Parts: sequence; structure tokens; C-alpha cells
Amino acid sequence: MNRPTIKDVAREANVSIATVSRILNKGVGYSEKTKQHVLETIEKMGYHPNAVARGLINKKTDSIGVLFPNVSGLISAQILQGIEEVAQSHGISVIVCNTASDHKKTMDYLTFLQEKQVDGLLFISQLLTKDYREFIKKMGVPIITISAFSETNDVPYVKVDDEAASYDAVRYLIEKGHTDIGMISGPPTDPLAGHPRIQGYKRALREADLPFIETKMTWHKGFYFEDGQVAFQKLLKSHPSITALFAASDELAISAVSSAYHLGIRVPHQLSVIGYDDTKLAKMSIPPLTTVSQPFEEMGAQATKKLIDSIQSREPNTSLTMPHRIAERESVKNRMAAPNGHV
Amino acid sequence: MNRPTIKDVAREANVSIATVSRILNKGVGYSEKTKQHVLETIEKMGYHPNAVARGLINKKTDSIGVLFPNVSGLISAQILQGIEEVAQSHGISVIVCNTASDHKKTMDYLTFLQEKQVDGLLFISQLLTKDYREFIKKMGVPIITISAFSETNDVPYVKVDDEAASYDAVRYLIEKGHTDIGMISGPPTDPLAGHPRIQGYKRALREADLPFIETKMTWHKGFYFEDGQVAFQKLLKSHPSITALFAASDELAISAVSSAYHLGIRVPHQLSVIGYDDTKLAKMSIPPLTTVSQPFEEMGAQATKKLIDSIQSREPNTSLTMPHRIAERESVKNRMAAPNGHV
DNA sequence: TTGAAAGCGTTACCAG
DNA sequence: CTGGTAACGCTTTCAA
Repeated sequence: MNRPTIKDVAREANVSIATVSRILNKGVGYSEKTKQHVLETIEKMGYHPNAVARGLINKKTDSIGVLFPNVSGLISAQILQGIEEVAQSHGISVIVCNTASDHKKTMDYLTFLQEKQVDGLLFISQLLTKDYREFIKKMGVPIITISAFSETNDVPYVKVDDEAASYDAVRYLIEKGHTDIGMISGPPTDPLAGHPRIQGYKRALREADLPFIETKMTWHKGFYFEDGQVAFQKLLKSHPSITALFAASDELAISAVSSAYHLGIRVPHQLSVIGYDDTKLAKMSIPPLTTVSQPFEEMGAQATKKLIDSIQSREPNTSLTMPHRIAERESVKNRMAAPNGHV
Repeated sequence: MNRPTIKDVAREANVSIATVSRILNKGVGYSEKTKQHVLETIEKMGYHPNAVARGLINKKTDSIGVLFPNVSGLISAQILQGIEEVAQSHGISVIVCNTASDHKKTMDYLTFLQEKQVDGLLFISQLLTKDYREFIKKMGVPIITISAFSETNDVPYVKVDDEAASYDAVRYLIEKGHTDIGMISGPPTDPLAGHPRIQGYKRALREADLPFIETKMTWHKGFYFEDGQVAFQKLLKSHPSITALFAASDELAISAVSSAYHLGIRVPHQLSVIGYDDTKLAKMSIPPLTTVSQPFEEMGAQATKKLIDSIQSREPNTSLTMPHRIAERESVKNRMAAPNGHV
């Protein structure tokens, strides 16, 4: 025997399906008596409405698509956690999509999500290019980016101010008495986490009348541990004198700490390092990593709230710049401290 | 103007909707000529089939639900990556659900997924209790657990053999010449990652004629970094003599390494530690962590393949025990080595 | 307060 | 090879 439908309930309760539907969805249009009776039979039969049929007629599936460039990372996972939580509390299902930063894959997924009739889209840590935007416009569903923005500048985002956050990180180093500061960056061409962070680094230097030296900023492909290894080597070779290092991600930072350890360079005594992201990693590092903290989970939650708002109100949304802060731990030495002051 | 439907395409192409449908889904029932023509108008109009309507009539939504006790962890993220990849390649959408290991939340989600008419379920790192099983049976969709199993013993799983893996880990320590080996475990009452790993530890000790001493195995709530801190303190207080430590997770292991560092105990010189999981963390630790490697991504992928098989064949599935291995890095000292042999 | 029936976009059966 | 039509499970007019 198949799962009962609204029809079965109606027959069993001796009412019409219209009445059952009203009881389930509307506040009016039936007597208290029939309501009780119908609710009882529903309970008895173990009836559950079919969301697919509902979606067809309502033109609303109560589902959203979330596109990540990579789902297995710490950051994605934390953002997803925030998304899932508020979606869940609104009875909305979240469909995860891994684009691998690939154009074709992203397009395919967009098409897929269109066919699935999702009510909205969340676009994470990936530049929303013109053609993606074009396609999404045709889909006619609201979209918000997280830790990203659109080339077309007409889609709301939820992110921290990367330039300002980087500035603050380097500023922090300077305030601790450092004047010879290197940076391990991501690709300068990366408009999301590359370029702006470099800009922040430069500005902090400039405002403190410290010279910006091209080769004191190195990078290698991405923001991962392995990238850090090679970038750090490069940096150290040309500038062994640096006393502090700003890394554009926690993985990059930890990679530097690890390399330093193997080279016998003590952190923070000989080299201070500050990271970026404040993933779980930061706390677990030896020494615990001082880093720029981004509220990833909260970002996921806020963006999802906004998206759901947009879906319900059919109004466009506004962007939101999230606050960042320096999570002070033990990887930065205070050179201003009294000579006997450790750390 | 709304998105075109199959009806619009039919009208525009001067054929019936049946013909359009056939062209889209069947290999036969139309001439090459009309096929070309219809395909062209589809292209021209930018038509995309509505998966919701399809789902309604086919009683198949091409979507699966994935239940995690926690989505923000490294392990979940890696498993999810594997799931997403094979689902994607089969045109199936994955709906993520965070149960927070909570009974009510899990039940709510199960109900939700039932209404959404998902075609199958993946249950991750969480004991599938009798009542969950009951409910899922009523749903009538296939289910597979990953890194977990069912109380009722009638649902296929994909997991490593935890007892054997733990045994191997401790055995590895013993082979490196260690005889005084402590363990930081998860809760012994945890049937998934607690109990079996403890059993493996005990068996390895027993087979090597080493005594099992109750207090040489400590734990504190869970498998996270913070848990490790307190468990390690406890262990060290009663057994400062241990030369090696088996931790039931990488976070636990790294926590111990970190605590040891702060106490001036050098790893691996004074204390060897072996972890469990081989998450990204392991490589980033100082020193890089030797650990039991679980192929999480592969586990997610295999389970999803099996699930999709079950969905298509409507046949029950079989369990799969995945291979584990010791990922040798630098946190274990070889006490058998020549006296001048480092590490 | 209630029921009949149209319709959401699709597939599949049955005629022709 | 092609078209008409019932059906999937539900919501929503419109009448009664």
C-alpha cells in the first residue's frame, strides 16, 4: 500500500479534498468540528503532504541552491553550518553544489538548479561573473553572494571588508613594534581574497611611512598549506630580516609557522605571524595563531535570512558588511614590551 | 513573460506536447526531421523542463537527503565532498541536514525529507536508532550509513573497521618499541567511535602481553580539541611515564601535542603520539602527525554510488568495509632505532 | 461551511 | 510517426 494522499484522507474523513487542504493551509473555511475530525484521520492514517505536488502548484519549492568552489574546506563548512541552520528553521531545504571554480560546472549547476525550481541562490567565495549574472537574471530568483561579489555590481553581498581587515592586521603588527613586515598573499589577480588584502597591507605600510617592497610580498597559486610552503621559502630567501609576517589565510600562516619551525626559526620570538580567517586551525596551532577573525557561520546565517526575506517579499536586498576583529593569541611578539616581557 | 513550458514549445514547433516529451526522454517515436526542428525551437525559446512536474508524475525527485550530526567539521566536509561529486555526476541533488545529534531534530528532518519525496537517505556518523529505522522503513526509501551503523543491523554501512584500525595504530606503536602506551579516547559508551577503538587498543596490548591499566585510558565528552586538553591532563597526572599515546581522533592528538608543547614535553622525542582520521589537520601539525587514515571522501563517494544503485534497482544493498592505513609522519619515535637515529 | 472542478507541467498510454 | 488525454497530488476559485 502506498502512502496516503489528500484524497485518501478526504474519503476516509467523509469530506472533500478542498476541505482537507483548507484545514492544512488556511485558518478559515471549516468548522472546528470537522477540523478536529480531519486532523484525527490525518494522524491515524499517517498522512504527510507531498511537497512536490505543492511545489508544482505554488510555484515555490522551499529550497535554495548553494554554490561553493569547494565543499571540503573549513570555511565552506562553517558558512554552510550557518546557512543550514536558518534554512532549517524556515522549513527550507538547502542543496549543496560544488562548482570547483569551474565555469562549465557552474553553468551546469545553474541550469540544474533552474530545472529544480529552487527559490533562491547563494553564491559563495567565488566571483559572480557577468554571464553567471545574466543566467541568474533569466532564472528570475534572488541571489546573494557570501565572501564574494558580482562583476556587475548589482547583487547584494555579505562579506567583511577585506581591505580594511588586512589593514588592521598589518596595523596590529606595526603597533606591536614591527617595521620589517612580509606578506604571503594569494594571487594578486584574485579580486576576492587576493587584491584587496594586498591593498590593505600596502596602505598600512604607507600610513606608517614604511616602504612597500615588491619582493616582500610573495604568493603561490592559492591559499592552502602547500602554497604557503613555497611562498614562505621565496620570501625568506630574499628577506631573511623580516620580524613579522602577514599571511592572507590561516593555512598560509600555519604553513609558515611550520616551515619556520623546521628551519629553527622560533615563532613568535624570532618571527611573528598573523593569519586571516580564524578557522578552527588557528586555536590548534603551536603556538596558537593570532589572526583576523571572520564570522563565517554568522555570515552564512545572515545571508540566508536576507535571501529568504527576498524570496518572500519579492523585493531586492541590500548588502551587508560584517565586522571583523583581531583574535589575539600567541603568534605575535610585542617588541614594544619591557625587555623582560615575553611574547 | 514566464519561462516557457513544454506546451509553449509544442505550439511553437507545431507538434503535440507528447512529441516534445518523447524527443526529450525517449529514443524513439519521432522522425529525425521533427527532432531537429523541436530541438531548435527548444534552444530558441530557452526552454528547460520543470523537474518538479517531472518528479510528481515519475514519483522520483532525483534528490537525496544527507543527515549529519554536525556539518561544520572537517570530516563531515570531506565526506560531503565525496557524496556531492558522485551525486552531481548522476544529476542528483543533495540536501544537507544538520541533526546536531538531536532526536527531535532528526525526526523532524526525516519527516521533512519524506514530504520532499527524496529518493534515498545517507546517514552519517550517527547511530541509526530503532525508531529512526522504523520511520525510514515507512518512508520506503533506501538508506545507507557512513561511519555508522544501525541498531537494527539491517541497513548497509560504509565504514572502516574501527577496532582493527585502532589495533593497528597501537600495534604500530608497539612495533616502534613502545611499551608504556596511554590512550585518549572518546566516551566508552559511544558505539561508533568510542567503544570499538578502545577494544582495539586493549587487544593490541593484550596480544603483546602488555597490561591494560584502566587509568591509562582517559576521555572527556567528545573528540574535539578542547576535550583533548582535559583528557591529556588527567592522563599525564596519573601516568607521567608513558612514552606513547594513541588518540581516538586527530583533534584529540593535536590537542595532546599542543599541551605537551606547553609543558615542555617534546614530541616525538619524549612522547610519541598517533592520531586517528587523517584530516587535513594532521599534515599541518608540528610535527606532522602520524595517524590512522580513513578515506572519507572515498567513503562518501562509495556510499552514494551504492545508494543510487539501490534507488535504481530497487534492490537492497550490501555493506562495505573500507581499508584504513597508517599515514606515517613525524610524531612517533622509533625506539628500536640505532641510538643515534633521530625521530 | 462545504464541494466540484480547473489547472500547475510533465509523462505515458492508447488510437490513428 | 504522431496527437489526444488521463493522471501525478495538490491549491484555489466559484457555486452552492
